[in-house]
Amino acid sequence: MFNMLVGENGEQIILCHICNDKATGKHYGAISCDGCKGFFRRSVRKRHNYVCRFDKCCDITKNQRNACRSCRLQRCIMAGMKANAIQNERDAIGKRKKPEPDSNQILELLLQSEKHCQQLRSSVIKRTEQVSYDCGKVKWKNDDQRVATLDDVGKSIHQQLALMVEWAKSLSEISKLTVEDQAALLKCTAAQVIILGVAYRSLSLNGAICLANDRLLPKDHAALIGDINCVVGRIIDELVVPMRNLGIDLVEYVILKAILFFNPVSRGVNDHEAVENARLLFLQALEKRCSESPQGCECRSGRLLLLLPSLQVVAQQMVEDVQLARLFGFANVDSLISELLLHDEKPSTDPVIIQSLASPLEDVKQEM
Amino acid sequence: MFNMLVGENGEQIILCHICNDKATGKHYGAISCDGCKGFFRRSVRKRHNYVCRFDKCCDITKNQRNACRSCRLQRCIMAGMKANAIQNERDAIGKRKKPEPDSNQILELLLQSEKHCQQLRSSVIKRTEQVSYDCGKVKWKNDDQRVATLDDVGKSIHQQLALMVEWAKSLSEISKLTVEDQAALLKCTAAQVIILGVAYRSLSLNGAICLANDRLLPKDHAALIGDINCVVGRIIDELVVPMRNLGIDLVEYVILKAILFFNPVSRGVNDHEAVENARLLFLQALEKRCSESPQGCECRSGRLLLLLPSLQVVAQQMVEDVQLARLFGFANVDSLISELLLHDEKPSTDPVIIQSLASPLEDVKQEM
DNA sequence: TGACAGAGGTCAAAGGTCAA
DNA sequence: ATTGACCTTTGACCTCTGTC
Repeated sequence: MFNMLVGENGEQIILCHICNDKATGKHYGAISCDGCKGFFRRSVRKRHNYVCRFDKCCDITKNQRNACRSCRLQRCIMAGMKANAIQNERDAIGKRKKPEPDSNQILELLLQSEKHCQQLRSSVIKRTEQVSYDCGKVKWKNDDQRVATLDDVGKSIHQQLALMVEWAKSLSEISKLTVEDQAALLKCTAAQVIILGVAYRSLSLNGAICLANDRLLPKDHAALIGDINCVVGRIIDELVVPMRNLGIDLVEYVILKAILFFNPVSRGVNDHEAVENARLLFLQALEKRCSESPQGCECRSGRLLLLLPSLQVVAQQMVEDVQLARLFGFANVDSLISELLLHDEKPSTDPVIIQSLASPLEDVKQEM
Repeated sequence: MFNMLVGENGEQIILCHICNDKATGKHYGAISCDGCKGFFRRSVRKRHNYVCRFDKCCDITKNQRNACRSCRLQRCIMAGMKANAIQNERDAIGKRKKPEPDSNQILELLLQSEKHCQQLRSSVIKRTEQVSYDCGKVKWKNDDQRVATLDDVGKSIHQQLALMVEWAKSLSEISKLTVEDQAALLKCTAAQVIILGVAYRSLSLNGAICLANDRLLPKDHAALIGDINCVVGRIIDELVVPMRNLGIDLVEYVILKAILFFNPVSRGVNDHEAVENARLLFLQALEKRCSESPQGCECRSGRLLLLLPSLQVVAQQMVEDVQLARLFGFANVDSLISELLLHDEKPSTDPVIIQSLASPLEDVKQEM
């Protein structure tokens, strides 16, 4: 019998008593390899009745063992395997390690989505810039053309919401969700997505934020146009400054946006698990990237994630600002803002969100 | 009950209360076999949360006990096994493995602070209730004396605020801050600290939260006592359930609490950097612990941190609830609540917070 | 001080997973 | 659908620790 070999480094290699492959221990009563072990278990469990097509004396070697199941099973029994060593089926084990969904590809797709929306934004700004509107609500002392009016704010929010829907539609992970869940995510995270975008755009500014249409809104002018909750100040103090200190980059920004978007506890979401899985995907990508980053100051991913609590509260405050603005008639709140940002229910009409989720890009461009 | 058999030689054989296999003694509070003993220990240690794939009533016998881990664990608990009988991991027996890095002093101190406050809480409950409770267990009916009244809610908030100040005072990292910054942190994070504590206390409850005085507040009773913002429901849906799914443990809870407390962008904080440094210390501890925890829990630290955005918003909503309750005169809002939670400025009197930060423990006990 | 009960740990041999 | 390399869980058996 040749049930033992000497390996390259002088170690002993035990061979499978059934097929002479390298054995991995004793299984069901016989020294055997993982292949024969699995084969025997499956055969017994499924009560297979194999019939040899030849003479019941097939060679069972590593390379030929799959040629005749009947003879292989016969040899398993001959080698001492016992069917009663097979136990009942057990509970499912925790899902095995993911096949590494290649976080680089995930990032690539996220960046594409981002660039797609950036281009869309640029084209819209160019188109609307030619029209000069002076709705005359508030005039700034420093009549810089780029300082935002209340109307700019409203327009900017509208644009960003429309862009956000486009962005969300372009995420491959979203296709696994029902349209209702997609809408729920959009509604629950719209304000945050907008604010995060504003903060990121404003990284190089000092004491002001940059709206979607590139108008600037200084901290101390915000109160004049209805920012009762000091949202602008809080964006700067609690988001822009920490982000700048961290030196957040575009990739980190888009991952963070995706993570906050796929919030499994968003109201109205039914399939929490699917959302959680998507979030986890991005979380893994974030942690991987941060651990590989050269400027990987310690706990980078954690510090980035810790931007989100502030973001969520500031977003909430912005929603309040908008609600108050509408209440007092300061601002024109359209149906997109009303539905996505303020969560107004309009059972009478076809919801704008569902519509937007289904409509092609060109329609959206017109809308903006 | 068939918990005993007579063996071949006339000796009595004790049976496992979980699966009826031969028992090897009492383990973690229940007569059980070695299999169930090991299963329970592993399940608790690894913070597994199993889901029954059938109807939560699987047979647990010697031959079938491995078919459903959810039901097996359920039976372990039913048979009287207690998770708190599971001790910390010890040094490996013999000389097998485990380098066992130096036990983290930061975590030790945090745990001490927590236990200190737990004891304080217990003593206050005992003093004020003179009834001993078995908090957080399965028993619980609608007409239970333990259902909270509006008064209980107010008392509970007050107690928790007082306890929080004690907790904060006991953190060694806080001594590096000025009293003003300490007060600012307390004010900005009080609501969150309270909510996180409530959520953690309520992990084993279903559809209800457990107040600081061990009164229970069911989700559907909350609206009746002024919970306009559905805070209780949101605590359960957005915090308790995710925390339970994660299998958060005490150490993770206390670190998370410390991280949220040392929020460098809290309004009124002057020395942002000192707060940031403290936060980073705990963030490092969290990431270290999560990375060392048994394999399979990917991105654990990130997932824990992602509880915080929900926490911050829910906390905000609770503050609103309290504000409204005061506005409509539903509830008696004392100066501690008013100053710490609602951020009322009272320039005329000596602020309660500064006072509490400076006063010894005995005074505080009287206060509660 | 020694027997015991109930904590802890070990590791062979069961189980399951999932790309190929 | 089956295979098999690779990973997880189980439980019989053993050590350690505190108590009486």
